[in-house]
Amino acid sequence: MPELPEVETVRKVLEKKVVGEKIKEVYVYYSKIIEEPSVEEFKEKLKGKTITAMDRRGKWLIFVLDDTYYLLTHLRMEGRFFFRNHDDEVSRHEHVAFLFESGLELRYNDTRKFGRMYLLNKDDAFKVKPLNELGKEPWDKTLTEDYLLSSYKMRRLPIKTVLLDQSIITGIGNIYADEILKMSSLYPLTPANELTRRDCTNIINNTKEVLNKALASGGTTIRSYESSEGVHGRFQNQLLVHSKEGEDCPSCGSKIVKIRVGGRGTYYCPNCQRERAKEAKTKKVKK
DNA sequence: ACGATAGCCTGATAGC
DNA sequence: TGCTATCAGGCTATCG
Repeated sequence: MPELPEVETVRKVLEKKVVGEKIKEVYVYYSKIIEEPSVEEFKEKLKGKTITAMDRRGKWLIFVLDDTYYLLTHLRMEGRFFFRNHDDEVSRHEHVAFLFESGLELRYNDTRKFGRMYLLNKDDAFKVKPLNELGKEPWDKTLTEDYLLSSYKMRRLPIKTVLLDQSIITGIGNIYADEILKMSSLYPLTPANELTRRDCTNIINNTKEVLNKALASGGTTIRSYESSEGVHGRFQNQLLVHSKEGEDCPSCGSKIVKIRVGGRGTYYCPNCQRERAKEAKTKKVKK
């Protein structure tokens, strides 16, 4: 369920409900979710801590605990948070539960068990993985054409694949990458190092535009009715190409095509997003 | 460093 | 209906 707009929507819901809550007990039913530290340490360190803020970095949710720890959670493909009563039966897809002093219980639900959590000391949370490996937030003022051009310079991979690289721009996933490429009139297989400055301007502007619009709609919900407690995204109604195979392109009416790029389903309009003619291989002598 | 591929998991759906 | 193959909003490990 999560790209940046969905994670941010979850963050807002959690912020309303858990800030100020003190952790009484932590339950871990599937230990691989806890990446660091050990499950025992994870439970012990969290006990008695109060959540003082909910932050986000890229697709990572950050529970700020007093002045001591950051609890990082990544929803990966299908991670979701729900509130339950402590007495409610634990479903086979609930892997971690946080019981608060108030009696409220927050449960981490993840069908495919791909999600991960880290509990890190607050002071070095941003200096170590995973947060130190993240690129720029889409609205970062230093996300510029020069930055993208230099990031793409050595990359011959398709731009679709490189948009998903979280160490360049963080927060873009498979849905919004397709939308950004459509808005930027870019053929998904175009090698990243062939993009022009103008293309980079378009990517920067369209990334912010589509993410802002998705955010305003509470994100995109496909395949699941509720992506997390109280989260019902509506942006799926405004998608231009993603998951629209065989439908008409809203710009030109051509049939939208689905291909596979870097193993990911990729949708585009063959008319609006043309493959570029190969540039003549003559080296420019000018310097 | 880059790029390709497999792997992690489970469930829904398409196609025979 | 029932089986099998494929696909799914993400990322990491491994190998060349």
